[in-house]
Order: sequence, then C-alpha cells, then structure tokens
Amino acid sequence: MNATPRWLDPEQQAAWDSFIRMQEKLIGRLARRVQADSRMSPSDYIVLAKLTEAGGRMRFMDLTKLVEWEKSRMSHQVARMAKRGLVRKEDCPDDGRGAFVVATPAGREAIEEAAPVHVEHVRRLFVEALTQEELDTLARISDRVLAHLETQPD
Amino acid sequence: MNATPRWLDPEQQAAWDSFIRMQEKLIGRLARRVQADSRMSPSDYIVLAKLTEAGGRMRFMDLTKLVEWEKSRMSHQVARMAKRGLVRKEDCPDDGRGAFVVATPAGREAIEEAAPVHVEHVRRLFVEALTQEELDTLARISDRVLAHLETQPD
DNA sequence: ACCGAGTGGTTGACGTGTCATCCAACCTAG
DNA sequence: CTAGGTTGGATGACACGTCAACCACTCGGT
Repeated sequence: MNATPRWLDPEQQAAWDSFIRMQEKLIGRLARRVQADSRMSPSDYIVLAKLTEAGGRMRFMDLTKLVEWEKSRMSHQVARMAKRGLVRKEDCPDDGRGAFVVATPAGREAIEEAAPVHVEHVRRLFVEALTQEELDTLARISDRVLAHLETQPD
Repeated sequence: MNATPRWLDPEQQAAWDSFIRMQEKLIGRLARRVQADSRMSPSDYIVLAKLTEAGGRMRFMDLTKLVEWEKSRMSHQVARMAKRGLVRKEDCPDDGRGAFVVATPAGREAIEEAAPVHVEHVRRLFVEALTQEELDTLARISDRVLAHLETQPD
C-alpha cells in the first residue's frame, strides 16, 4: 500500500545506527580533547584555524560563510572570543556596516599550539583506525551524501 | 626526525574534511527537521524513542546507560521533559535513591507521531543517497572506528 | 553496629547554539 | 533624491551539554 515503507529495513537501520554512534563518540572525544589540551572550545579552534589560515584578518561575513555557520552564531562566537582576547573586531572603512575579525597575537599563539596536538588526536582516533583505502571510500561516501543533500529540499 | 609527521597527508586530510562536513550538515538538517516537525529536540526524540521501545518505564540509570549519556545530562533532560509533560518521575521502592522514568500518554503520542516522519527524513536524506553496498561499507567502517576508539585511552 | 567505598541521582554555574527580531548602512529603480 | 528591498551584523531569550560538587542511600567488611 505504502510506496515508501514505514521503517528502515534491518541493514539500513544497522548502517544508520553504526554511523550515528561512531560519529557521536568520535566527535565527542575530540571535543573533550581539544578542550582539555588547549582551553579552547571546538568552535574557538575552527574559527581561529580558518581565520589564521586566511591570513589572520577577514571580513565577518566571509568568515561566517567559510565555516558555513549562521551569522548569529558567528556573532556570539566572535564576541566571546574577543572577550577572551583571541580575536579583535575592527570597523570596515569601505562599508559602514561591515567589520573585520582579526586574530590577536594571543589567538595566533593559541592556535599554533593547539593545532598539532589536535591533528595528533585526529590521527590517533580516526586515521589510524582505517586503511588508506577505507579512508578514500569514506570520503567518497561522504561526498555522495553531501551531493545528495544539495538535491533535497530543506 | 618525527616518527609521526605533524600534519595529515592530503588524502587523509581530504577524507577527514569530507566526513566532518557531511556529518555536520546531515545531523544539523535532521535536527532542524525533528524540531520543526514535532516540536521536540533531538534529545527528546531519542529519550522517548528508547524509553517507549523498552516499554515506557525504566530505571533512570538504565536509560542513561542505554543512550550512552552522562547522568547529569539525563538528569537535566528528564527534568525538562517532565516540565513539558512528556515524561514523569516515580520513586523506586526497592532502592531509596532510585527513580523510574515513565513515558506519559502525551509522551507516547508525541513519539508515535514523530517517529515515522523522522524515519522518512533519514531515508530521504541519508539512505537514499547511497546503495545498499555503500551502506554496508559505511557500517563496517563505522564499526571499525568504534572498535578502534575502545582500544585508545581517553 | 559501624564505617568507608561505591552507586543513584540532583544541582548550579557556565559556555554554547538557535531563533526571531532588530537596526543601520547600502543599492537600485523610478 | 528618495522609497523599498537587501545585506552586514548585533542582541536577547531560551534550550541544551558539561563540569564539578554535592547529597542520600546501599552494601561489604570488620
């Protein structure tokens, strides 16, 4: 009767369960590590990483799009990071609304110290769990899902 | 010099990036959908799902372990859900410290309405992006990472 | 009978993410 | 030049997760 059945079949369900579980544990563990190692939140880490990678100075909205966040999230995040001295905001002379986000020396230092440690955890917890072939396969699958998501509404 | 190099090589990095991006977008989208469709948070959904699946009445700590959460998180969550009438707490006669978590009729109704919709989104956004073979592969890879995580400290 | 360790669960403070709303500056058509 | 839409960004209220501390009860040994 129903063109699309109500539940997933067991193999599909198993794949979904494994993926969800893995993803939660892995991300959770990396988040706790970055916190413990560097006194930064994962969000701090990403923002500083992308920002310094781009030269340490970027327009607010460009940064927001780069990390694919909502602007409100970035606004709060930058405010908090500014309070902690990791970044600083500057006005944009060309556009009266605009703002620059600039990594402070403390911010640069923080990310330079944190990055290798973080990479080491990614390697230890994720990369070393899999062969290069499996990594490639996972990348391919991830890209497929990503591409599929863009074809789907909402 | 360095036994383990400082950075990931490009293929490893690409796999990690794709995975992270996919996982964020997919999870984020499903979270927004469950919110919009059912007025429940993803956490509400999981708790109610596992609870009713187990008969609708469970010891607090059993539920906590079942969903693999920290007890503090579950405590807050159950308190919020109780406030919204999805769930109710009862004392345990056998153990003076213990508590039962019980799904209310409203809670049962909420999950029964939300579940098929949610499954449909999982199917649409995830399952249908991949072949059954790819799903199996992803499950295998996920299980490998999970197994690896358990061998690693912290 | 007691004491100490462990278990079950709560609490409060804090950082974070989302949503809706707002505002100011920009841009373009008329 | 001006009205209306759009973009850049801030803000406040709220739900959520984590951490550390805490309390109350149970249980095993002495």
